[in-house]
Amino acid sequence: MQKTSKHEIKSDYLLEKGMELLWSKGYNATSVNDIVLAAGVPKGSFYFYFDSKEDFAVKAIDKYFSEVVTPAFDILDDRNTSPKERLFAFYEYRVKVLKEEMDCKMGCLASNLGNEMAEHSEVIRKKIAEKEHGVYHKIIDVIQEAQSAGEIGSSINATDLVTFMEDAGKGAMITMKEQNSAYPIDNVLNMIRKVLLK
Amino acid sequence: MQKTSKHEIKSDYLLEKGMELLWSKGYNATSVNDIVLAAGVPKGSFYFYFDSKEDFAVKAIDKYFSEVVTPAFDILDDRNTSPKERLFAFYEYRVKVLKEEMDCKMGCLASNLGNEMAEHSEVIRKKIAEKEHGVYHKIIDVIQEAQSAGEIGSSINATDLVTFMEDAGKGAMITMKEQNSAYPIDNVLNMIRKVLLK
DNA sequence: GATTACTAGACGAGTGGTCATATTTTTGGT
DNA sequence: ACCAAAAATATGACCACTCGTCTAGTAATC
Repeated sequence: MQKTSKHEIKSDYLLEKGMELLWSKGYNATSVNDIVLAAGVPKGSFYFYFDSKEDFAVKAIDKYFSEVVTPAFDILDDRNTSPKERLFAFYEYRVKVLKEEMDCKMGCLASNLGNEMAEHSEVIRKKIAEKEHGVYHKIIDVIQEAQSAGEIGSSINATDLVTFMEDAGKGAMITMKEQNSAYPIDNVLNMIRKVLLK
Repeated sequence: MQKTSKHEIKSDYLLEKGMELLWSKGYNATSVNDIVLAAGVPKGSFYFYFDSKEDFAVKAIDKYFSEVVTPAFDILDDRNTSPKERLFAFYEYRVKVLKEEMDCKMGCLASNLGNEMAEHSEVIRKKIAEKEHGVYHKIIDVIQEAQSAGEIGSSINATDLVTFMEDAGKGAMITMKEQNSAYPIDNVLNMIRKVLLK
């Protein structure tokens, strides 16, 4: 109804289409033209809705986390199952999603852009770091819960464990692209199950 | 003396300078102009020595592995120390090198380009996959040796173990960029020592 | 009629790549 | 030892194109 609403609907549509492009092609390989073309919006409009391409990317990252990543938090929050079971279900879900994305070729928008842009755009770097920080702590909490309950060993500090598992996941997504295979991510899931969370 | 030699010297110099740029800035953010400028060579010469920018990148990857990665193989080949000790020394060396590269911000050329280009250039993807395959097998051999000697557990298949460790390293390099911190790579080394290779 | 929402199209800079021409180096016949 | 023919290499202007951005204007709303 109000103009702001219409404004948000349109800018959100731009973000939706642009997010997919940034996700699969990366920042430099995605042009503003590609984005407006995909959204069927005149080129001139882009800078009415966004300050710059960089600004667009930051908002796309926000959208990515709130629509793709944080929904999986529900699994971690499910008080009906034990912490360890929640962790397993959480990682299984993420692997499933990952494998569904275009032949395992898209990976994670945040780690893709982080790898490509962290050095070149401080504002993008900070946004990713901030959002990831939230994800890490969400997982750390459940791990600590599982450790307190004696479900998994306490010899390894929960922070180190999460950092390591997330890093392995990020790396696996690169290897998946390089080798055109889903084996790396399955392997990571397997290792998390059999070696890390026990 | 022969023409080929002079030819190689100059193309090698181009590769040396260009490799640094590709390494730190990535493929799309590095222009042919940047490369010839860094090498102090006229633009036209670039296309005398290389077929295309893509061809240049493939050769830069070759150079990267032969000059940066494979030298570390000497550590794995050292028959004076036990396989397990060699593995530790190998990973410690790689972490040391990684931390020396420009404030932990450069990471690994191969995984950087792999992440950025695997989807867009089949020839680059294949070159990286091929070279990494060699690295993996070099490490796998030593792990199997250590397993046979009973130095590390045999419950995990050596291939899975190496893939997992390498993925964790790749991911740590992304996180290092994102968080501007060396903690992730130290953490990976620590995990390899305490959890994986034992 | 004034204010706001939106957009077409152009801008300058930069892209990967080409090419005609110029210079150097090598070659082989004398 | 010399020199001309030939092959290798050097050079930067130039091409067609794309980039992110912005201004000047139209369309919609109050």
